[in-house]
Amino acid sequence: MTTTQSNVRVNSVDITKHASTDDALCLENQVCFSLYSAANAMVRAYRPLLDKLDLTYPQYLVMLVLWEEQGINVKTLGDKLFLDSGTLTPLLKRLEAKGLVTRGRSEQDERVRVLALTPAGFTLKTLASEVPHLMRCKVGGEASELKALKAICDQTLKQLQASADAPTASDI
Amino acid sequence: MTTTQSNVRVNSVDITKHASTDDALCLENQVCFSLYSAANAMVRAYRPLLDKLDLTYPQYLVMLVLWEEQGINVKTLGDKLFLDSGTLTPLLKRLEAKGLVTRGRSEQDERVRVLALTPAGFTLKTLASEVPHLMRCKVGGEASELKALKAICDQTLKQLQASADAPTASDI
DNA sequence: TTAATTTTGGTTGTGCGCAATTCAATTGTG
DNA sequence: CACAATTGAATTGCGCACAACCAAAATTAA
Repeated sequence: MTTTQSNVRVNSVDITKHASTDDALCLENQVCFSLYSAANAMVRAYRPLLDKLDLTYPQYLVMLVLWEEQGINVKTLGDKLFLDSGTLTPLLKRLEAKGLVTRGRSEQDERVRVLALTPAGFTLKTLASEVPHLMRCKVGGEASELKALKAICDQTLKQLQASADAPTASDI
Repeated sequence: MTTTQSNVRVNSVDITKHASTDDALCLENQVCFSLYSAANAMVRAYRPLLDKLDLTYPQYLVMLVLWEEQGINVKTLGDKLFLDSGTLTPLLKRLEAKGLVTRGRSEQDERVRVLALTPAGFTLKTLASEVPHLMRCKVGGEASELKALKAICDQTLKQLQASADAPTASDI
């Protein structure tokens, strides 16, 4: 079932179960708005926790990656976080200015920035260790619900990336 | 079940099913990161559709509200969209500059801005009417899944707003 | 009625997010 | 080797998000 061409089936569903224009343009019916608002609220909720680490949420994400694996470059980091160099370069400079990260150069390829933690950056992991639990309390809900949320978000991201590469008829 | 003090139960779950610090700080395990990435991808996917209307996604959200109901003020709009005046004021000025929206003043209360559509703003609704369907195709997935996604996002937003008002022990 | 408080919106400053562009380093090809 | 194409990162410019702060108007209290 789920292996058939999804878009075609979706189209047919939208045609058979056709909602009026007013219904479709109604804010209350918009999944994307719920996703957008929940994501904003999530970043907002992280703020007081991350203020104690002097990190923003995107900076925290970069630190999560570097606590797992050092010596990676900006491209790899961007692939993991789904962010590009226009976002990461200034962010990494800020982390460097705070003394948490070093931005070296690869010897094999002079273009490549090699990212690593300073001792202070590594130490910050201890302070960060309580953040997930505190955030978990704020979010609430059943573990199974959150697992389902993660699964649908991951699936949606994947699908959106796929439809970004193979665009609409107007491009042909 | 769902009416009991949620945080307490969540705490106990976190204690009994305790994950290691490394597991908790692992990017792969972070629901919030999935939510954040999916929301970013969603805004990105809207962009080519909304470019045809010369709107950004937040601007589109404001237009959705105004297509439903005119004559509202900035506060009410912000309550509906979960955005504050720092975000909305410049955004509304841009919509005004595009000739889509008027920012009048209430006669009863000189502070309140009364937002309304220009004829061009109202007409844009016709052009926007195909956006939901096109976006629905990009997102893919079963209708039931998206309904579930919306429900969990709405619930999460509500919970995060609640825990923002009644903060942690460190504030006492 | 004055004084204190609340409400509404605006301003400023910081940090993303991303499209578009640029640039230098590397790789591929004849 | 020359030279075109590719790649990794940086830069520029715009539009959010939001905290912090401010001013004016309205409401309430004294």
